[in-house]
Amino acid sequence: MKKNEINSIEIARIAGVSRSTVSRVINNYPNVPQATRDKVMQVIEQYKYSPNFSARIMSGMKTRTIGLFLISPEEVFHDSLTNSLITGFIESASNQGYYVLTHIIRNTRDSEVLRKVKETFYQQRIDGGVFIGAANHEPLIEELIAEGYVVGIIDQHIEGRNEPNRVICNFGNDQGMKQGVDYLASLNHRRIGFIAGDPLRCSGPEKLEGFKAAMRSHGLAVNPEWIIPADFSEKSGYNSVKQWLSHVKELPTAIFACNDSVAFGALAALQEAGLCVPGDISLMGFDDHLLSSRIQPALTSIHVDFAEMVDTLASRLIKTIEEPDKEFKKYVGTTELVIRESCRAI
Amino acid sequence: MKKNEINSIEIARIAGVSRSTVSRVINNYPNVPQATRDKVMQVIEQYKYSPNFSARIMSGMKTRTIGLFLISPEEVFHDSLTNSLITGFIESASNQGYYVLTHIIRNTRDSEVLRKVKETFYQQRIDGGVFIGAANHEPLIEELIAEGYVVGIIDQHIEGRNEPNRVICNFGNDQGMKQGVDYLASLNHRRIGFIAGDPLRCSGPEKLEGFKAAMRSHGLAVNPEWIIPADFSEKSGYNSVKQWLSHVKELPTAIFACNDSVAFGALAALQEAGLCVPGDISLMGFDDHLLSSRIQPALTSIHVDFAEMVDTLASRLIKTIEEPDKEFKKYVGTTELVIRESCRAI
DNA sequence: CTGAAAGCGCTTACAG
DNA sequence: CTGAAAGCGCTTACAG
Repeated sequence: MKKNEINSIEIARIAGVSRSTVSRVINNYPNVPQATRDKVMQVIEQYKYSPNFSARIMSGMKTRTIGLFLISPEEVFHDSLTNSLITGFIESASNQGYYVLTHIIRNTRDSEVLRKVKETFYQQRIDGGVFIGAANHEPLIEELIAEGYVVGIIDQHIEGRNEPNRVICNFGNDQGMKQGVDYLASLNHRRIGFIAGDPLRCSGPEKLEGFKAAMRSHGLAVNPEWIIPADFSEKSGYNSVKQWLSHVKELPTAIFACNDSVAFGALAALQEAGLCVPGDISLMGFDDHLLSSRIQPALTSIHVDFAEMVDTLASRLIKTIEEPDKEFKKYVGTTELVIRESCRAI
Repeated sequence: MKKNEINSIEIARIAGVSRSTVSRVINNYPNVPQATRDKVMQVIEQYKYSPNFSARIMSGMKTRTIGLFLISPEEVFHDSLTNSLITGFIESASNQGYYVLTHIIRNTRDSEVLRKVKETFYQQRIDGGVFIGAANHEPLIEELIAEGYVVGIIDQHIEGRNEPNRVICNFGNDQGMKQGVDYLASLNHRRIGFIAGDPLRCSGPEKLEGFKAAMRSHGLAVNPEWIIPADFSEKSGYNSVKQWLSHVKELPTAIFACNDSVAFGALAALQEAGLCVPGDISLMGFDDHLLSSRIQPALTSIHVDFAEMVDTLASRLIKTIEEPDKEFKKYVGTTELVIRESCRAI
């Protein structure tokens, strides 16, 4: 039933040349006279011939395909931020003529899965890969980079690892935390809590340190009781704050959440406990999630540009694949305070 | 730098067997004694050997990869519904051990792009493909199906086309429109307008016909002046309603939008014109978009289960790829009325 | 400028 | 149960 029976031998025969010449035409080699080129092209057009993909790869050509690996233990269908990260990346790559091979990794401890991911690189199914949601020191990623593959990573920083095939995209967490704390301080808050993100991810500790530094710069004390451990999910925001409320002795006047999803969860927990935001306690997020302007109260947050980030990531990755150089590339996205309704002056 | 130098010849040599036997072990053929199998497996494990992907395809094996083609003339990064469709599909496929090769098609009239999509099938980069956002009669899709490829399509219905390699997933548009009109009628609305979707897409005319049929069943007249043409985007909802308001003589008491995105746009246009929803006019959507419960007023809508749909689509497509049969498969998702605040009794 | 031939790394009849 | 060999369809030195 399916038939793409025509191959380069047939094309060569019909055009009255050799396969070598057909190949030269296909690949736009310069050493083919225009007349020959035209003759061959015409046959190619006529028979709608296109060279077999696998055969080309077997002879060492590039795949023009990028692997996109999303690490997420949980279902991701309803997480609009992750979704737009994925789609945004595919969109950028598509615009540059690349296909994206996406796979979701549930568990980075499952050696079978790890094996399959590495095979994707080994078998030349992809020219390079991108990881989203990985721990900062994920061994899988470090191995791939050590082996010379081009790897893009969102949210990673490892001191002194500056290989040219390591393409990093982060946001300015220090800057963002400072903008948030500056704003809260300007509203006269001095007792500020922080919901911390996943300590294994780069931005978890980075945001926590940024928070502490920003507090110090205002001469404000960081109360360890008000550092609430969580990860980056809405659910963890809810659970952590709920549990924290059950034992905390004295409340801060404001809480800074490591991201907006966590803030949504925190908001639900606070409201459930009968606390009004921002009446009783101010709440600030980070990311400027799609929903943040829609919820009640609209969430004050730190805006970051995910669309630009994934676009930059795709472009740099492709550039590194096509023209490898010796230069290490690292993108740090800017952050911007967006004032809405969830924080009030006291 | 990159090295996966070991191949089946080496493995065979080290294990003291032939490549044929190595291949038999890899592919789990029954005619290999356990002792031989163990011996070979041990060498494979030891050298972390994995057979070259392209070479396997060249010898006729499956790719375990599905193509996902999203047709969208516009940027899709901020469209959370499309995003979750894509991610949901990838998620389902991943769970079944398949990779998804995604590409975004900006323009189905660009023959260069069309060519590349078809090549993806011809070159056996994928075992089957899925199209989202296609016109009901998209020739590209019909050609691929005619050539025997397994193709999944969201939102298509062509009378009499029941090939077993055509995997269709729709929602019950008739049923949904009826539920919506029934509800509006129960609120005593008799003058109901409709914002129609893209006429080239299957669900565009289907919803319009469903609307008319439902109106008839209540003995209500359909005023042609209140049928507002649009496509399925928020922007078109806004523009169409804005323009419509500028010339419509008399307003209906309720408007049914072909989907929630369009309803969001319509809502903005109505509010801009000083009309209050639902005070002055009731508004009803379709899809139960992630945002519908969050906006002001929360949008009454027809709920459909996209997550289940893409999951079903992935499963059926994979089943059709792996065990082709003679049976035509068509999924029709159920619809359910979700009452919120945007419609009032009159 | 161009062709014959090697090489890429598998799988699978075929023969034993 | 197992191996030698053909075949998949390209690209690219190599030689002319």
